[in-house]
Amino acid sequence: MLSTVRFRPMTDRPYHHGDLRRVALAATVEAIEQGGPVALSLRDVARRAGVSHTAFKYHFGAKAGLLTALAAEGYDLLADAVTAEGGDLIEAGVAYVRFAVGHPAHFEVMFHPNLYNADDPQLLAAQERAGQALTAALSTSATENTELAAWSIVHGFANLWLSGALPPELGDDAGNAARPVIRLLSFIQ
Amino acid sequence: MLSTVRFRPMTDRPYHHGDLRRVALAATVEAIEQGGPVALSLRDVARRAGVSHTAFKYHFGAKAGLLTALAAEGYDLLADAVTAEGGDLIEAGVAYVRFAVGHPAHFEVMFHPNLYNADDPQLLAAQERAGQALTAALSTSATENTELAAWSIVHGFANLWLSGALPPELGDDAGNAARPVIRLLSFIQ
DNA sequence: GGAAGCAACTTTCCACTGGAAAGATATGGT
DNA sequence: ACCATATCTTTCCAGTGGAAAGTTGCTTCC
Repeated sequence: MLSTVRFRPMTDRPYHHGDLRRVALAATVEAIEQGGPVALSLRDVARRAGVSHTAFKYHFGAKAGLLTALAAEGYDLLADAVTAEGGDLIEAGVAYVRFAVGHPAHFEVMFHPNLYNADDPQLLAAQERAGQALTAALSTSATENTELAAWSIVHGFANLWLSGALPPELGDDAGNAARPVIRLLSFIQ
Repeated sequence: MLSTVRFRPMTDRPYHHGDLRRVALAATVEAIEQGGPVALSLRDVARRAGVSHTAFKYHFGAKAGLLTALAAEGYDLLADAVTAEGGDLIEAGVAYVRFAVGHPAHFEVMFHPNLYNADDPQLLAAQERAGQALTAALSTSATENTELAAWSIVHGFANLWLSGALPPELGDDAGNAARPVIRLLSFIQ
């Protein structure tokens, strides 16, 4: 009967999205890359994903839950990126910078813990993994201060690059621009 | 006549606040220190300052204008802090870290240009001043890469400290914790 | 010294936001 | 067949930033 035709308000996608969690994270990344976390709107993300703005509640809880998942994903990606460079301190540092510049939304959220639920178990596990990857790359360091210097230098370079504070003469490849700077670490004793 | 008694809706302050610009900036700093720029609400700032939420329009334009003024103030404060250390590279670096940790709201806003009007003349002037102060402190550096390393290390340490990523064993004085790390710069050639 | 004009605020309105609550729909196990 | 649960939507509400118009008080000029 014709009366069995139902009203599909927003789209012709089936009622159950099926992959909302991943799509939501990707849409969030897109939104943050355009306007930063301050301009991030759940309703905007929902429109990008083609669902209602309350659809995320089931998967992530509130907005902070969405960003918690994003941060956790970021720490996992960072751990992978750093680990992939073996034990080479310099290239691990370059990888750190490349990760930050290649995933600015993740990076931005990761280091602003007041945006997410810092005690989430999944997140803590990912942080632990990233921490161990970094520690492994730093295994040749003599003192804790040299470790701090190494972390500070790559983290600072990445942040300055992302904020647009560095001179344009450095080109558009952050990793290559960072390498000679990071290499100075080898002089430190 | 009694009929001359007027209605004073929000407070018994005179109609003209008289010092709203400064009070607004201070209230904004307070609000950002509590919740970060994401949670910043003009209406909250207005309540803290005891005015209506549209009172800032005259002084700052929109929300971005308020943050533009805050960023400009920040660059001025940073220039002062760095200049005060004379030509000492190490202590200038410590001053950079102390500024960031002592004025987290300013620092946070300053390096997120999408929060404010980056082409504002007042802001550009303050940025210029800060840039020259930093360049002066770095005057003894041999190459551009060592300058980048120095800036990255203090900027990175400050950001990591503010995000709570550094181990608590470093104590609660960021400047003193940073000094030995910054001092490693003297080994760089 | 009084009126004109400008500076500094308030009120009101509107479209948008995040979240709570309740309802709708699909899916898989029994 | 049917129920339990997972996944989504609708509806509602208080809070938000900004536009527009109105109010108040200061200052300057004749």
